[in-house]
Amino acid sequence: MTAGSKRTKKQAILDTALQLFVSQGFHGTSTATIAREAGVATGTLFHHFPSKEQLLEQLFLSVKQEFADAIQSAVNKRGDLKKDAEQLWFAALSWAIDNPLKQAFFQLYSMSPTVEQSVRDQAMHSILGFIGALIRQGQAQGLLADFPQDLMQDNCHGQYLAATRYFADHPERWQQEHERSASFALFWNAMAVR
Amino acid sequence: MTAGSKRTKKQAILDTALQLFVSQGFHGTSTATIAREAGVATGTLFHHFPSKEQLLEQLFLSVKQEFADAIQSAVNKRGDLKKDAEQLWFAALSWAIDNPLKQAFFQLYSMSPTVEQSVRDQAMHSILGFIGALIRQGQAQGLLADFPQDLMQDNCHGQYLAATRYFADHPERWQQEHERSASFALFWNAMAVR
DNA sequence: GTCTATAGAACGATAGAC
DNA sequence: GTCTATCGTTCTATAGAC
Repeated sequence: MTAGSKRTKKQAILDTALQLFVSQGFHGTSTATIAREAGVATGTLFHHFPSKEQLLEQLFLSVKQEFADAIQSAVNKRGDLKKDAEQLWFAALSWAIDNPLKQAFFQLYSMSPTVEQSVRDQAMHSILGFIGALIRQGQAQGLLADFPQDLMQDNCHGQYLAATRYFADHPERWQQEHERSASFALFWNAMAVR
Repeated sequence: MTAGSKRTKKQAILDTALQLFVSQGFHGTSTATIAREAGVATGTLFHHFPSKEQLLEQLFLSVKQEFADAIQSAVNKRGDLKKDAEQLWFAALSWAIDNPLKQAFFQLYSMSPTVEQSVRDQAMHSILGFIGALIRQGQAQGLLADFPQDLMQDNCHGQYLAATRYFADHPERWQQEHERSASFALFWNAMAVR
């Protein structure tokens, strides 16, 4: 076993819960099933996670954090906003392509009342505050249209979810340069000044 | 009681199921609770719907059909594509504003595995075929960018979901002309030729 | 930390009276 | 069509041995 690849029982529970919550939904998945599929006893599951709700919560926050780390480390701001936006767009899309289960988890739980509003807000702000700053910068430079801040941010999120669903449904198209560049063009043109 | 306002028990079950499936999720809502809140017995629920799954299915298709009827009747194609798109955009947004519960239901179940893929496809094609035709028309006229058809369609859907979420979260902004026109500008500019 | 065994409640669906 | 009553199952969570 290589260094860092040790899968603890706790991690096995999180991995299995991710898969089952995506395919069957939260209430549609029993803790007994998660434990069985993960190869642990129900008592072990409740040793690591005090309740089923807290298992979902920890899973949600860890996946969001993983996403935020992945895209922020991929971008080195150099002043050219369009280039930065392009790097960010492709880093975010690449992460989604490489982590289809986690992307599906976002689609299902990012706006579901099953996850507490406060938990979703916490995850959103720690990630999208960073996006909001980029948009304000673009407006100050006269590159981006002067639309309401929140509307532009929500629109970014919506276009991202649509693009990831598109490339997840048609993986071969992700290999084509004109498909990738078209997805960025839709994203950028929506906000760019004419 | 005015004409047409007669709420049958079957309709009461559908209305209550819509509300509870949105607030608690499908598996998080028991048939016993739906029946109690609707003011009927559990036996009555299973008289009208052979199973809980089929209740969800009938609800899903009826809400989608209602949406399709609402936006198609609001648009009278006159050859000016941008005007047609604008009418369609605001008809779709208005419907979402006026039916927040049904809009939330879409957000949660339009891409959830809880609803059978075949049922979701059936709903999608009977509605979005119509949108696809409009996009092809715009490309033929040189008004819309020549990006892949499916990508543009998915992008439309994503921007629509983002906009409805935005105005649902901030209802007062829907009253402001500059907010409404900004939402359409983001939508149109994404696809328009430069 | 991990297991087995089980408590106690809630579940989907059915039967049969009216 | 609608009701009450209930069957057999499955659920989350805990207790206690190792």
